[in-house]
Amino acid sequence: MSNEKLVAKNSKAIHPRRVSISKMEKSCQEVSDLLRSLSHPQRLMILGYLTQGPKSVSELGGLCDISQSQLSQFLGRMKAENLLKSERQGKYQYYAIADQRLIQLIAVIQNIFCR
Amino acid sequence: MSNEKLVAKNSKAIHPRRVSISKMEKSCQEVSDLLRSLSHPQRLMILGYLTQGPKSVSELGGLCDISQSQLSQFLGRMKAENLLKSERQGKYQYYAIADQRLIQLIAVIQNIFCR
DNA sequence: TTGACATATTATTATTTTATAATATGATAA
DNA sequence: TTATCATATTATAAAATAATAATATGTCAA
Repeated sequence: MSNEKLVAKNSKAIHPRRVSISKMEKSCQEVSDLLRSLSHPQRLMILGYLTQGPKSVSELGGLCDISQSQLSQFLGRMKAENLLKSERQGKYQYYAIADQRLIQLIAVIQNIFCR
Repeated sequence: MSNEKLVAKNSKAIHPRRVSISKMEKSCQEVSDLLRSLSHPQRLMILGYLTQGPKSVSELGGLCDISQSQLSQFLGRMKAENLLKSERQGKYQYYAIADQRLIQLIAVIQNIFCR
């Protein structure tokens, strides 16, 4: 059960050091809330698309197989959770990832699980 | 907040290498299921503790503030999802992380979000 | 064996999430 | 202005999850 091999094998860029459990205890509620936002296949895809840059709701609608209503609800929810920010430009509402850490996290998830 | 500003701010800052969206489309259900298991503060903590090595149910019970029943249910659930494996030793049932990728992921989460 | 401890299971209720439909608002172009 | 497109909101029903209590099972030591 040692993870030395893992640490050696995976770039230090990805996980430079180990964090104490007490730090985790303090933030586990916040972190688990964030992870819950990623725990739906379409929301995960939306965030994946948004790591490539801001997109309007209709662009996202073209990319994701999801109803207009649910897409808007998901975007609104993730904005309320401060994962996303949005800006209207004319008819279109552009959404973008608001928290850089989320971009990091999604990139790591892709690298670990989407091979 | 203009579109261009968002783009400049978000893209290509961090990620070491990028995975194609089509890979993500294929695995998003599996990945989001996994992330759902991490989307509860006590389950996240349980996994955090288990990254440090196998632990018996009662050891985990001493570490987490959670009822016996719920702890057992959470462990059973994560075992059914193949995140955990278990082995009985006498009176004690030892649980351990079954998927090395999960250890990686939790380490990354700690490094990004538990500072 | 019995009793005590460790863990699992079942049942149940409350809460949250998901999905869908219907309707509303806001912007633009004709 | 009105029609149309883009997006948001509301309502609601179904499904999943969380939390708790009660009970069952399995192991060991006396």
